[in-house]
Amino acid sequence: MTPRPPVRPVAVVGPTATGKSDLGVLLAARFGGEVVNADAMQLYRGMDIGTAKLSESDRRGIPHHLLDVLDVTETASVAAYQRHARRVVEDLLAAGRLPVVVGGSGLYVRALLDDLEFPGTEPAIRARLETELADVGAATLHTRLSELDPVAADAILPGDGRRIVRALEVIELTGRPFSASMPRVGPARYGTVLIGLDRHTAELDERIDRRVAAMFAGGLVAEVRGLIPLGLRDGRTASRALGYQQVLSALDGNGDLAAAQADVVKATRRFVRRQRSWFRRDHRITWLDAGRPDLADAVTGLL
RNA sequence: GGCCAGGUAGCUCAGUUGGUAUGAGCGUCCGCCUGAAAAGCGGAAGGUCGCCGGUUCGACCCCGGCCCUGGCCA
Repeated sequence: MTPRPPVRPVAVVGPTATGKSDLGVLLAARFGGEVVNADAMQLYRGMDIGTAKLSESDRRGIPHHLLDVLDVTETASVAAYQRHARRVVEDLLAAGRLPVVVGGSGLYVRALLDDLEFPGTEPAIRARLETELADVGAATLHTRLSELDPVAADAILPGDGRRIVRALEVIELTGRPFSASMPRVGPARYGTVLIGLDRHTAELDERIDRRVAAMFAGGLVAEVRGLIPLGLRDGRTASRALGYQQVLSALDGNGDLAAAQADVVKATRRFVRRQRSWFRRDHRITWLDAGRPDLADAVTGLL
């Protein structure tokens, strides 16, 4: 007998390399669900090894959505992700399938599950402001922001050029202030159950070590080389992905791939810290140790 | 055994011509994050300056001895 599919979607979140993808497949298989990716870098076509994308066979026939939807030259966009992901989740719910959201991109998860509304964007304005940022520096733009929108200026640190530019863009575009703070954490859309997967740091560090070594041994460098002619270097988002960034700069520089590998490990550990600090404040998340033997049952009990 | 270089923050190293170490990068910890988010921005903690003695009002800095590390010579 198959368990009755829960009506509430599940989201499996948490730091990288904990085992989210495998758990996602397991849950989808058990409940007749489908996986919805919430990982910004797995959006990219051709970026497989470095993003630890599940292989076709590891997906065990479970449909995966929002994987391989962007070209390496395209800039990722939370707003686009939000539209696309919500549509997929809603379609699954309508079809009586369990959406299993899996990913470690905190902002993407919140965009999907919270009432975040992204004001539009205007490339011309953005470009102009970015040029200005390069010319006059973040501090000057921050001063301007504090005149136009004191609240936003207060929330955005004076050195954060990127965010200052975005705030100025939104103000110019909409004529309204930019809300620079995340909304309070409320009930999750669709009644989604949030599961956080984590492991003890020592254990996770070791897994990262092994995973990165496996990526290099498994052809990451060749993958990067193959993506260069497709425009990886010009990709604003893709060229910054962990692994790709470091290999790219090794290929451009001294060619020291062993050093690049060590850099990837370090950067990934840093990333884990940022992911934890992001997810830490989301009190809807029920945290589970990914190493526990009864993980699948523990999760099932929460659904 | 002799000669040389060096022993300063968890690591790699600046620095102080003697006046309570402006230390830096990395690491660690913490925070922020609304159209690049595997991105971006910020804050904090950490040092009896190898040990012992001497000179001095005062030593991380000068002197002596010792210990440790690296290199060269034997």
